[in-house]
Amino acid sequence: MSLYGLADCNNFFVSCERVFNPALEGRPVVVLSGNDGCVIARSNEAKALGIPMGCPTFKILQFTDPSRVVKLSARHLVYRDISDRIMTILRSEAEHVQVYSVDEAFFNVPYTDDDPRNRSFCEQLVRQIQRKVGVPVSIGIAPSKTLAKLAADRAKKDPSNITRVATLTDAAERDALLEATPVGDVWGIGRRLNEALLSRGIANALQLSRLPSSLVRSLFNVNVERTVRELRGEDCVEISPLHIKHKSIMHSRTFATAISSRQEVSDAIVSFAEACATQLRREHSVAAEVMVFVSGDRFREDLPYYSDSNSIRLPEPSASTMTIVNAALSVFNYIFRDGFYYRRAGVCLMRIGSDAHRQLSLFDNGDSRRQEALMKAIDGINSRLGRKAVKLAPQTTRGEWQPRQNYLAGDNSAALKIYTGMLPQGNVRIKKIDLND
DNA sequence: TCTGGGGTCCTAGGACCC
DNA sequence: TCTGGGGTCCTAGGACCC
Repeated sequence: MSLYGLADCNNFFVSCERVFNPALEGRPVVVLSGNDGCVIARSNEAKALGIPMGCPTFKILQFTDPSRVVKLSARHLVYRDISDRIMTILRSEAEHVQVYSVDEAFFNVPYTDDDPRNRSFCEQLVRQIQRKVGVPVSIGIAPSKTLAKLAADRAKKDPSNITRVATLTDAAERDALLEATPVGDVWGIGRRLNEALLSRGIANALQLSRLPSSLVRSLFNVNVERTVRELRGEDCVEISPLHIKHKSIMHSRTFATAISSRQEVSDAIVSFAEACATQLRREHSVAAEVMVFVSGDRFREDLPYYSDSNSIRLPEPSASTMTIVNAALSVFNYIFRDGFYYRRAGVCLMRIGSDAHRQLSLFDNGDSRRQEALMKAIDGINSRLGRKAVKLAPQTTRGEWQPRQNYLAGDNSAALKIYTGMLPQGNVRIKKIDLND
């Protein structure tokens, strides 16, 4: 039987910040969402204080003395860069690495069945990533991805396990862990399914694993059936490869304050549409549909709430910033209503396909090819001189809609240099890091 | 003062066709 | 007088993930 390993970074965003600032070690640290609105990562010390995931920043007061907790605004480009280094190490050591998220990847362990060499292989990986990148990683080994998730979770939470590797191959051991696992903690069982299962008396993962597949299929759907089979050790969940080609691309923000100005919200829409188009071209794709949404502040009862979304089909699939911005603006002007306050907006590209074999419109007059050449030139300049060196006229530089980032870590370019200097030669590609993202 | 920003897949039901 | 049934495609909405 072949087995999966799942490498899962511990408290990933916090661990990344600690790479640059070791003084954060041992302290309660939280990383905050885009608008500094809520907690998206916690150190073990912050978890121990009772700060929950998704906790609104102002509520940290309720859990502890806020001066004790280090708050940091998220720097996603930095985290992605560190993620890339970790994935590069994994790919250099393990077979068939499947990156599942910024801080997780599945891979095949080298030996079949419960060969003890698998464990030492993974322990060596954990040590190597710790040494070269400085981020603690836990690894779970099991015959299915769902079980590997549970194993990694156990490795992470067991303080006596200093190797940070856990295997789940023995049936008795597996059943004991499943019995101790609340059904809602299983990968694929969210809030709604948890409620539905609890109401039928299914409280732990072992009970779920013993339901007949056909019953689960008829009560819920194929995904839940696959989860049940995975819990029994069957390998049947496929994950779609990340960062290859997106089927949709979205850029959206919650604004720092509620905005009523049409011009302000429109500026934000232009900026989102431009970001979508740039990403689309980077993936060598074209989109055929542009969706725009605007919405008020659902937490404010003193303002009338309004939200709407709509989309438009393009006459032909395109990756041109001008085409996409114009389409987004026309949808925006259709859904925007004066007299309301807006707190959030976004642009989503859909019906994405490869630009290699797209359908040209019957009435194509050569404009699209000219636009393509122009876009290429703009992307080239921006990649050399920094993002937004060249931009379309409708974009303003910095508007009220820009989210807050009050807790950005200071300029640690020095720390970055030391960091990049410790990387092994020729092993990891060093990329430029934009600290301001 | 203050509640993120991305993604994927599945299903039910309507539209349409023969 | 007479109002089926099966197949396919599309879409909106809901569920899940990090």
